[in-house]
Amino acid sequence: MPELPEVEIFRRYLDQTALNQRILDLQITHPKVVGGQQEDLKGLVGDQFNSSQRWGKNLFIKTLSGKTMFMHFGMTGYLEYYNSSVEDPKYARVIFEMDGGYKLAYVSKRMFGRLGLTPDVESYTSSKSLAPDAMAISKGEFFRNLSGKKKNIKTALLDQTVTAGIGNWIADEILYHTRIYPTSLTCNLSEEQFADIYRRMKEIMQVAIEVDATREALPEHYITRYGRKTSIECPNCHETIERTEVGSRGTFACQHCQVKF
DNA sequence: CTGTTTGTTTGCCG
DNA sequence: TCGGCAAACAAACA
Repeated sequence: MPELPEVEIFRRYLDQTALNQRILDLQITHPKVVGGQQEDLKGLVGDQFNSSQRWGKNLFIKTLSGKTMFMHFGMTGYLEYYNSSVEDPKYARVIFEMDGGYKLAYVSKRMFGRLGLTPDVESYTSSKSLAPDAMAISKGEFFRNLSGKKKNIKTALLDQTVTAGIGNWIADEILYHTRIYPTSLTCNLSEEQFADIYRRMKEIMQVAIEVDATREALPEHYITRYGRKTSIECPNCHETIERTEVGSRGTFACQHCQVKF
């Protein structure tokens, strides 16, 4: 479930497992997930991962020889590091065989994600017009990117050119805590509301990372904790929250606690 | 068989 | 240029 917190957990996982080991071999079991040239990726054999960095939902891995690999996880991607004697994960699409008897697999069931080489982080993020990461963006830039937008606030928060890293669950969570109904037009919101959104965004990301991005471990007053059922109970007023659709995305928002502006 | 899914891109229409 | 919308990508699940 790769929104910003999940990808941050993947990054830390990589740092604790697959760094600083020679890449002995690289297996591409499904070429579609490779962005750019297959051959370029194959060139990582003999190289090693030295450091990682995250920007929104994207993970960048730098190698000893100076290459940069990007990973995006789509809706169902994750990393798995395991002993080579164990069977490969079912949906492993790219498998790095590491010196030391372990493998690192890029696993992606639905294959919406991509990985590949990029000249550098900057050229990748600018080609996608990615705004600064949600954990790092300044208040000023966040306000500027939102201000004057005529689209609804949920769609604006999901827009990676406003800030990078917010996904469907976190957008719902931010708006739930700020008591703003998701269909509110962005241009109808006040500076105070922008400030509230900014503060909650960082807080929710931080909390999600602290619980290892495990949904069930979120605080009880977080609606994301209750998954994507057709209806859930509002932790605040206990009324039923029905699933609706906003900007073609499944949305949970409380009609009583959240106000449309 | 139908409808749903944590994401992104593309193309169409107004 | 902006915004809304649907489709496409692919596969599992209820």
